[in-house]
Amino acid sequence: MAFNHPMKKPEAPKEPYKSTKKTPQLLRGMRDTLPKDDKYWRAVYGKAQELADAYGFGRIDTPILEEASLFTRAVGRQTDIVEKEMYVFEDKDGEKISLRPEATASVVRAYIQHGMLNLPQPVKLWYWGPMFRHDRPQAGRFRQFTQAGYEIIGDDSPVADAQVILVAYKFYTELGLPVNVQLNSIGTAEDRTRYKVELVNYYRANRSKLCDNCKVRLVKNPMRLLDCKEEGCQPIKENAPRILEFLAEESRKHFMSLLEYLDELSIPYFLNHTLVRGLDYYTKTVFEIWPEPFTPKAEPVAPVDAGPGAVLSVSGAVADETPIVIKEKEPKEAEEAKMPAQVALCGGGRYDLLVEELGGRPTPACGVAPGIERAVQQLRMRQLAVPEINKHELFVAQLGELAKRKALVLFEMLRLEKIPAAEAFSKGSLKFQLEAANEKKIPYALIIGQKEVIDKTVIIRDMDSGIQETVDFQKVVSAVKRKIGRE
RNA sequence: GUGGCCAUAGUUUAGUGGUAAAACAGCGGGUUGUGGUCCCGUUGUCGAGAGUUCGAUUCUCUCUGGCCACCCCA
Repeated sequence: MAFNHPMKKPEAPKEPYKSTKKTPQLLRGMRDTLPKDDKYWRAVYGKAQELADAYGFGRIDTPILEEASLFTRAVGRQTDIVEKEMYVFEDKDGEKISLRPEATASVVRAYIQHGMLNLPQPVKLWYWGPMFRHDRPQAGRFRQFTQAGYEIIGDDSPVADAQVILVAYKFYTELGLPVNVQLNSIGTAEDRTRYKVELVNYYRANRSKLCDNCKVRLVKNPMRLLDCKEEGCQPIKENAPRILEFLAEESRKHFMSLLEYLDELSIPYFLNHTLVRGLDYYTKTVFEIWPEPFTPKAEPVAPVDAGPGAVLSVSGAVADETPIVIKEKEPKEAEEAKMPAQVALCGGGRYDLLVEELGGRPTPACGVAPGIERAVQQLRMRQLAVPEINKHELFVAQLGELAKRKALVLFEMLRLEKIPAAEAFSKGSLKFQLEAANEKKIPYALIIGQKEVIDKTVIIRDMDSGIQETVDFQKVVSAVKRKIGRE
């Protein structure tokens, strides 16, 4: 009778495991990256590194801790990042130190300290590492997050801007992510001063129609008026003076030239006059890269060529015909795409004043910083394929103590031949081991039992057909190589 | 930093003012030599603390954490 297997006598019931110790909690906004996610991280890191090598960026690693003043000077004292998000504390010497909220400041600090101005210019550097901001966590926004970055220091030409954008753009598209480039120029400090006067005048005239938030911005940070999302403010925003029209000749030429390079490289971009980046050190070029809206039901997204008319040509006056693209303005099917509101995958631009600000000789520079968690999130959300780690071709199974020893040796032989094999040496039953091999979809299992040890052989089992053959122990590696097409 | 929603086993979720359930995963087994089915067993102080109550996982408050919007940013 099928259901009357003789059972083992049940053991005495164990006391349920119970601990009196508390498990320490994960700090807010911090995350563990588990093995199941590792493939995404490796794919992204691999791409970041590959591009760095290809475009000639040298790797730089700077400390996570820096003098707090580095960031207050570089990023700007009255920015949100410094004002309310920076981790600052005193160390045992009473020195004010900070967990870095970004890395450009550190890279520039290192450029100055190591006299890199004596190297052939420009100096191109890239980095990858954790950053810290004490922000309120949300999906795609953490207190510890990872940024990669590419910086070109010592080149004032728009080619540098173009290359930085190119690298960032390729970073996403070559990972399979459809993205678009949002581009603007905020000119020089003088350009901005002239612009701000005009902007404030314009908004003052419309003051009564503004939301409360904008009224504050009008006084505190006029540039921010441009990224207000309040509906009532939109028409005012639309007609606001645009900074591109206030650029002095030099900034303007720089920007036009950048657009030409991007056209030449066939990088689609959108001019976005509301793009004002939050770090003080930016001059001239600023940009962000956004993901294309994503609908889960949609077919796999084909690489986006940006719709007709989206790509601007440089011929003709830029300022007039800028079809500004505002984020998806059709919330009717609100539930479909659960994409968080904060969308920028990376941000960057030119920072011609920063080296000087940190005590170096005046040196132009530009760079970009992709947020890695957001890239990984996009890959997962869009279910894009990334290379599997541990794609085992063999499973080494053993039965019995003697066989286990031989299996250990066999595993080493395979490893030296760079044949990726899986094992379950801590288990004894064949059943379990074949189950595991099956679970992992491994095509072949190598089985060693008592009998095989004595005969000096190994069984090769084809997991698909169940067909087995017995091979001489010494010949098993070459036999296996033939089977998996390694010969 | 402001506001809103939420918190049950590893995961996804039921459920109740009288101390809890399902599925999947995990582990063990169906007499230690064979998997992709099947069967059995097993795993939980209902996020933490306080209050109300005879009694709270269920009600209230605080905290912690997650998500969302704002702020801002990667």
